[in-house]
Amino acid sequence: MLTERQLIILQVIIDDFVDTAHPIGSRALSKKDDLPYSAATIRNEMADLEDLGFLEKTHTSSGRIPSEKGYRYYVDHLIGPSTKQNDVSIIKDIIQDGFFEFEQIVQMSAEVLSKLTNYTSIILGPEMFETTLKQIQILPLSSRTAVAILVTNTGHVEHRSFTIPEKINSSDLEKMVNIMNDRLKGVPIIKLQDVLSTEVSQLMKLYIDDFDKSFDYLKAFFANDNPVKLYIGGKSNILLQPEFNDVEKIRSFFTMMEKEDEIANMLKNSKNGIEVTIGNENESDAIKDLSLITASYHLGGGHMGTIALLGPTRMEYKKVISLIKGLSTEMTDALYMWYRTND
Amino acid sequence: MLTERQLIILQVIIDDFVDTAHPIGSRALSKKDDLPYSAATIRNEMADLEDLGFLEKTHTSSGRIPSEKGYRYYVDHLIGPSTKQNDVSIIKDIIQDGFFEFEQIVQMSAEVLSKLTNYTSIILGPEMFETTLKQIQILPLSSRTAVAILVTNTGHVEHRSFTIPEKINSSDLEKMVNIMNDRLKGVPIIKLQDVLSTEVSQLMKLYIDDFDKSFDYLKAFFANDNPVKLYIGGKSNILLQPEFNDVEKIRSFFTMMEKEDEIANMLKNSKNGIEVTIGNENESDAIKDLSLITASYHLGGGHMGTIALLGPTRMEYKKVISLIKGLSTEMTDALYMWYRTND
DNA sequence: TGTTAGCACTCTAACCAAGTGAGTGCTAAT
DNA sequence: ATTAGCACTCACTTGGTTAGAGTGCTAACA
Repeated sequence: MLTERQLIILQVIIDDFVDTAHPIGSRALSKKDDLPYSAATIRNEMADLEDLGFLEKTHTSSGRIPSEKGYRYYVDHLIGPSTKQNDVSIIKDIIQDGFFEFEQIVQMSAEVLSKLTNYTSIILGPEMFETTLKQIQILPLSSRTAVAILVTNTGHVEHRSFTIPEKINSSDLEKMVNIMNDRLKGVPIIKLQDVLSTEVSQLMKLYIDDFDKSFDYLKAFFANDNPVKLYIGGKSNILLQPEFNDVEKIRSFFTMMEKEDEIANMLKNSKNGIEVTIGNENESDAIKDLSLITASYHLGGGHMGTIALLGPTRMEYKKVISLIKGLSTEMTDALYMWYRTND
Repeated sequence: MLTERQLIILQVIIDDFVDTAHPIGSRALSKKDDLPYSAATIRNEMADLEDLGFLEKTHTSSGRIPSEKGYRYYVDHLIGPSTKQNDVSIIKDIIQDGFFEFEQIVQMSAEVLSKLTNYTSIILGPEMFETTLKQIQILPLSSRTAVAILVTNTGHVEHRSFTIPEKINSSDLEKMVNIMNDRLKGVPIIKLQDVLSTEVSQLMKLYIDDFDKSFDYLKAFFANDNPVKLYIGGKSNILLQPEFNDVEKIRSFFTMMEKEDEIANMLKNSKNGIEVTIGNENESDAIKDLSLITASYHLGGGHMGTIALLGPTRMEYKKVISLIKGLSTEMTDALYMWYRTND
């Protein structure tokens, strides 16, 4: 178990390192007001803390820096309840404005979050397996083109314009839409393709001449829908972090950020509540030297999506955690409001 | 005027430097098959080319690299007609697929273009002052929410969902839409706000009780429409270029790329046909050490949008120019097709 | 007169040696 | 239990040396 003094020293070291990104030595520490001990005393304590695995040296005669275990301890034990709520209210204002669509809110939140923290923010949009189709509408634009509008129970709207195949006339089209509205309402988005190929296609064959030829087209229409939306804010913020002074690191970071599906998978597993994974605690190799903070937002208990921040292990955990905590509850509230007016 | 031999030497130097990014000396040049001259002869020629401003040295005893004037001459005089058309056909296939919306085509083109070249591609979407409103439709989602669909003459579709203010009932809403469809059809997108505040609001006052209170809402609805869409592909491609080995350069590049309106302005001025601006020829300070290649695509003669590539001055001009040339005509064709089926 | 070989000169990049300073671990005194 | 003192370590800086690639110029050559 750590003594009281060791706790204080660990905390001061972490706070200082988070601030400066430089290793800190015993002499410099002894000059801080918080620590009325001599350099030698602190030196001994630091040696103990290192033995316990909370501190590291960059080389034999360097100052100390926190280890990942040190950060872990800090996050688990040394972070008090968050104090100031000012920052979160910025986001609150945006959400409560009420004018924006949910998509825009998410987008803006990601941006604000990254701007407030100088890290990279990632928000996973409402997940599709909770989302069901509410209605399909077709709006003709010209004799040969039309736009289809899909609406989900979460208030998400999507449109897709297309040219009408020659073999289909407008009454056929109407029939098709009616069948789809009849049979696809309430079906989870991810199951749309399935239901379409089985039930719906059976039914359509009965009513529409020459249906087989149109089916491929219809299927393709529902196909290119990426299952989950990812909003990333402040990608280039990491360039402000001194740990990214190396072109190679920057490159690997950016190539990682381009693999959106991998990132989505990374975040999908996150449980309810706040979760902090530090460095090697991360499963994905690509972020083994970064820290990831995730929180989820909900709709009436069900898991909907995830908010995350990605930054160096040397992260302002205290500030960041309280921010994310605030934002996730804000988004849960906003979603609830949406759902109420939208149903 | 340059002699035949000087032309060849200049060309070989540029080709080599574009390839390797290293200064090249007389001895290395003399070994190339293209140049059956001794190192000393080439040395003399290079000295002359330097006096004329086509070459530079990085330091007194270094090999030569092309100057901006050298690139300019190369682009103006030494690039023959493009040979292989293979690359462009990739894009052609995507466009001719016919299934995608114009927006998606533009997006994908930007991506393909950047992937083929390893530079950063920028495409300016169809410009709004050529674009007019074709129709407005309102689709109710629930008692208190609805989605509006705007369609333009270029086949661009946009939707925006909103909550219906309490003071407006559904028959009022219908009236409003009718009036808008009547009066706003054919109005250029950028003038929508104007016409709305003058004519339309006058008219609506006559028919709708309590209109004033709703007007702000309506206005806001048309407001947050950014005037022009920018598609950027391969932002992180410059990390592959050896000239970006410096974190500071990378940083300034990325902060530049975030100022989308500035970039849009940069591209707006581009005239018809291909235009190449090299280094300091660029007006914008932010890209004074980069080269920009632009081409525009059209709709029946009118200027619609711009395709551009941004890369180091040491650029594969030959390849890139033929690619962009191909793409711009492809997009012009695609637009024409769109317009025909869409009208 | 154009081309080439030869040579002195210049500058970068890599390497090495010495010196400095911040920091540590250990021991002995308080 | 705390602290002062001291020897030691290691990164970083500075200055000097060398090797290599390249140039400019001059003189010889076809």
